[in-house]
Formats: sequence, C-alpha cells, structure tokens
Amino acid sequence: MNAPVEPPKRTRRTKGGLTLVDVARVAGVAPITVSRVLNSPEKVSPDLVQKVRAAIERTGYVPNLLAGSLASTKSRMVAAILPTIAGSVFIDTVQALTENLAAAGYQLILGQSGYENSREDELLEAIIGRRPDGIVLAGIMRSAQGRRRLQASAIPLVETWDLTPTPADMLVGFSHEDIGQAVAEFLYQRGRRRVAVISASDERAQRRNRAYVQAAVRLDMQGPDGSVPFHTISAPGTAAGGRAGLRALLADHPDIDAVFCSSDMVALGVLTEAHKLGIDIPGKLAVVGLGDQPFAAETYPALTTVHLDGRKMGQIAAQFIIDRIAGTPIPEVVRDIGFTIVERESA
Amino acid sequence: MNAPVEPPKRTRRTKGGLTLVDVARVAGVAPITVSRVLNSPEKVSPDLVQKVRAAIERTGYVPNLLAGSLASTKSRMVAAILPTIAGSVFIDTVQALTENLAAAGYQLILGQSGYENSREDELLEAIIGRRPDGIVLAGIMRSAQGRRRLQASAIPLVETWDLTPTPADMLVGFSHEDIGQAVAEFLYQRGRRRVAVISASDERAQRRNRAYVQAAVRLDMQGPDGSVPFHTISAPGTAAGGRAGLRALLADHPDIDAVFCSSDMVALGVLTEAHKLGIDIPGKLAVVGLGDQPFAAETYPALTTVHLDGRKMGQIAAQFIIDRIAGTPIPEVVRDIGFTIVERESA
DNA sequence: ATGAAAGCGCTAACAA
DNA sequence: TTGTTAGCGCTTTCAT
Repeated sequence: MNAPVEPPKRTRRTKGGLTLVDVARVAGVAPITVSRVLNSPEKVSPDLVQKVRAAIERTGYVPNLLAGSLASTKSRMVAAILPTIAGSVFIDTVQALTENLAAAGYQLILGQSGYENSREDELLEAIIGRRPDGIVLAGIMRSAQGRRRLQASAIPLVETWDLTPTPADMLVGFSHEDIGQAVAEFLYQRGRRRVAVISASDERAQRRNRAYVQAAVRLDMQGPDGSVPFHTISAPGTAAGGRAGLRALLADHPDIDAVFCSSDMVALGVLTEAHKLGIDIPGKLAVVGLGDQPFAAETYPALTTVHLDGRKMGQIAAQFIIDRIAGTPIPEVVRDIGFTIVERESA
Repeated sequence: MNAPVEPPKRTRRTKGGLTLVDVARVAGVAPITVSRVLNSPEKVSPDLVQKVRAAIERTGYVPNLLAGSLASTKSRMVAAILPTIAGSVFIDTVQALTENLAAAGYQLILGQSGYENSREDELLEAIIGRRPDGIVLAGIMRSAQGRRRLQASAIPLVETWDLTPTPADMLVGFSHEDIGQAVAEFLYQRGRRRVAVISASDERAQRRNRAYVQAAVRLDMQGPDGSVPFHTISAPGTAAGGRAGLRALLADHPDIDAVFCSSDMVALGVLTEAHKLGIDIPGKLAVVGLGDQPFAAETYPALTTVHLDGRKMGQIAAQFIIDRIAGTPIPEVVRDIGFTIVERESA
C-alpha cells in the first residue's frame, strides 16, 4: 500500500520516539501544520485541525517541548530558587507560584541554594542553562557575582520576601526592619518593658533584630546593662532551638517579660519550655513568633505572631513574570506588601 | 583585521545569545571540543581544556541545556508530581529528592495535580513533553489513562507514599492498611476500648480507616451500635477540621476514649478543642496523629503519632531513578519502608 | 490557509 | 586527541 520508505543514508539517531513528522505523515499534512494545530489552531482550517487531532489521538503523540523551546527560544518554565524546602516558610509562595504559572502554561523548576550559598554559582548555571522564561528568588541576591550573572542572562527576575533599594530587577516583599520595629512597639504598647530575642542568624533575621533592638532601646525596654538580651540559634530555627534559647536567656536574665522569636517554630519551642518551667504565658512572659504558620493559631496559648503573606508574594511574582513576558507594562516593579501582627493569646 | 564574515544568506534568527560556536571561535578550536571540555574534559588535552576554559570565562558563556538535552536525549531533569505543595506532608520527600538529584546533576521540576485530579491529563502532557529523565509521584497513579501514558513514555517512574500490588514501575512506600491496623492495636494495648476516627476523605485515608475500623471491631472497641464513630473532613485536613470533628463526635458519642486523626494538623485541632472543652488528654481521651510533623513533639500534650519517613522515600526514589538511568540493576523495585508509632503523651 | 526551507544550539557518529 | 558531518524535533521565515 505504501511506497517503501527511503532507508537512512548514513547516521540516524532516532530513539524510536514519535515525532511531529510522524503525525504529519499519518494526517497527510506538512509538519508545520501539525505544529500550528498545536500552537495556533485558529490559523488552520477546521477540517485539517480535525484530521490532525485525530492523528495525534490515534498515535498518542506527545510533543517534545525541549525541541519546541529550542526553536522558539521560549521554554515555558520558570525557576524558583529557595535556600531550603523542608520546614520552609516559602512553601506558600511556591504553591501560589505553581498555581498561577500553571494557569498560564508554565512549569516550575526548583533550585535549592542552601543557606550557606556554597554552590550558588553552580546552581545559577544549572538554572540559567535551562533558559527559564523567569526566575523567582526567595530573598535577595546578595552576591555581586550572582547579580551579574542573572542580569547578564536577561531573564526576568523577581526577588521576594525582602526589600532593598537596589533590586536586581523586580521585587515583591516587605521590610524586615519594619517588622523588628513594629514588634518592639507592639510589645511596648502591651506593657512590656524588658524584652529579649531568640533568633536564627541569617542576614534577614539580623536586620530584623537590629531594628527591634534599636526600637527597644529607644523605648527604654533594654536591660540594666543597656543591652537587649539575645540568644542566637542556627538557621533554620527549630523548636529545640527555642527551648534551649529560653533556658539560656532566663539563666542570665530572669527578669525579661517578652521574647521575639525568629520563627513560629522557635516560638513553639519557647512555649513548650515555658510550660515545662511553669512560666505563665502571657502573664509572666510575652511570646511573639514570625510567619503565622498554620499551627500558630492552635498552640497553647495561641501564638501572637507576624503574619507574612507568602501566597500573595507568589501570586504577584507570577504576575510580574507573565506580564514582563507578554510585554505588558508593569507600573511598579517594586512592591512592598507589608505584614500584620496577629494578636492572639501569647502576647 | 578579521576577514569579513560571510553575511547571512537568507534567514537568521540568532537572538544575540552567546553560543558554543562563539566560544570555540574565541578559543580557536572546533565546537565539539568546547562540548567535550564541558561534558568530558578527561577526553581533551590539558592545554586545550585550559584554553577553552579561559574562553568560557572571558565570554561569560552559559551552555544552553535545552539544546544539549535535545541532542543527547537526556534532559537531566526529574519531575515530581504532588497533589498540592502547601501544608503538604510531601515536603520532606521533595527536599530529599532535590538534594539527592542535585548531587547527581539533576534538576527537579514540580507538577501539581490537585486532589481532584481534574487537569491530571494536561499536567502529564506538560511533564512528559519536557522529557524528564525520571518521574516521581506522590502516591499511586490510579487512573488507567494516566498509567498508560506514563508507561508509553518509557520514563523511569517511582510511585511513593503507598503500596500496591500493581505498581506502574518502581515503588517506595508503606501500607496504609497496616497503619490503620497498627494504630487500632496500639490503642487497644494502651487500654482504650471505645475508639473513633476524624479523617480526611482521600483514598489513602479511606484505606487506613477501613483497616482501623476492622481491627477495632475485631478487638471489640466499637460502639454499642456495632460501628466505630467517624467524622469526615475535606482534604487536606486542617486544625479547624479537627476541632469541628471532635465537637461533632462528642455530641453523638460522649463515651469515646480515643481518636485517630488523619494528620497531625487535625490532631492538633483536636488537642486545642479538647483543651477548650476541659477534656483531659490522655486521661479521658487518647489522640493519635499521622505524619510526625516537626511541631508534633511540641504540642500539649506532646502528640503521639505515626512517623512516616518522607526523607527516606525521597532519597530512595532518587536512587531508583539514578540507578535506572545508569543501567545499574535494582534488586527490589518495590520497597516497603514501613512506619513507626511514636508514643508521646497524647496516647 | 498551507507548505518548503532553513535554522535553534548542541552532541552522536564517524573519520583522521 | 581533535575535527567533520549530520542530525535531535521543533518553529521561524518566506513563498504560494
């Protein structure tokens, strides 16, 4: 029935996979027509669309997006770079990113930079090499080297979860300094006069704490030696760190009446240890967390904490990238979404 | 200085990006030599490696992995398909996957199927179209359609977090039936005689619950009407669901002395509500969670729960895929990693 | 509305 | 060890 197919001349590497050419042959059209049916069916007459769709169905053809990406220089992938995934506060952002990007036909690829940014350069190369149509960073790109690479790549970039006067490109976040100050003022208003900190040591936490300490001193909430009691734990903060932190703090400063924790997990540890030590919360000690994780409303007592809208940041970051790709003008490429202190029982 | 470059004959689409050919020209070698320096430097003489590396450095060249993938039919990407990311128990698995795959030079791409698998087919097409070198599923692929597509794609596949006699390919998980039975027996041994369930309604939960109820009846822990009190909440389980569940359960069955919850968050809600109602835990009521999330050890009272080793599953899944790609024989492609009941204070 | 030709940037296969 | 050649599977450009 068929004319014999010309045998391969010299080299052929085809791995047996079905290609668009095969579908075209089955449908009796040119390859480009199959491509059009897939990408812009409105440019093809209904009966050909019909025929091609049938051929696709019959053969079970799945287009090779790698080849498409190469030819069109559009990968339809967006990369998210996180310090870590597990126990991470960025999960909601990733979720919102995935949802919003999927709706626009984009897939998320995940990169983990680690908190030590040891292999950051490698990671950037692996990410940029895949030519994503956008990159979302959890945090700010601090290394000048990294910023240069990203900017050289000309890939739309969104930094999140922070603010900086010198964003590499687009930005959606909030001020860690403002949080530190706001928490100190909040505690002051609630009658606290002797505040402390239990915190991880990452750069964002340090800025939060600096502002917190400054405000505390200004409001005269420091200790008799003029300083604010401080306990540092390794990032990311754990409940165990919070427990140890409270014990250490209390040993040196039994008179503190409030603790600001660098995460809700740390605060949970503080709550647990306080319970064990028989310390009344919030009577004797106020505890404030950070993040407003789902469990924060269900602790004993319910945790007062700083609510950070991770979903919103993810949603806005996705929109930034989609708009940038579409060429839609973006009025403000730097967006401060703020935060709110959720007052519950622990403070 | 240079001989004039032949002007483009007809069409040229080059987007100004630096390519391997550019680097080759700068280094004064053939393109394939640059490729070799990048992928198998041991096959190139040290001085040429030197020269090429210098050229790469000087130009800031970043290889286009899309093109490389197309040519080599190796994408160096692995896809993970999850029902949802936020509040998900799969995070540890994703983390372990990312780490272990990155160490082997693979990047993770994320797909979210939703609990309703509405757009599952679309998602599979988007994933398979990117030609990942492996796919990891959170759970089992239930739809015959989906299984067929995956198997037709011939991509190494690992199903996780469950067991089935008919895996599509490789599998690492544990038996939900065994969990249900083990929890019932655990409660019996701890002296409970009137057990209940608060559970999400997903398929895995249903199998857990069925086994739990069966064991409970066998051990004579059912209610006077012969049934085990049951409250269903929508997936994924939340603390609010747990609170409502406990109230509902107690209204109809004030005499229950144990509750098995479908997640730690649900159990946390039960603890909170019990506290509010003045119900002594574990005195009056035993509570068992599922998952052993980080906060489970820090609740009041500390939560007794079923520990599931998400990291281990991620690590094994990564190894399965890496081995399969390398052609390393895999002795058992179906692995039951079991679970443990972590006895703390709530039961 | 449809198709032919020419790449996209890289690597496999073969040769020297 | 190094290079030449011919694709990988798709889309762009240009022509009809």
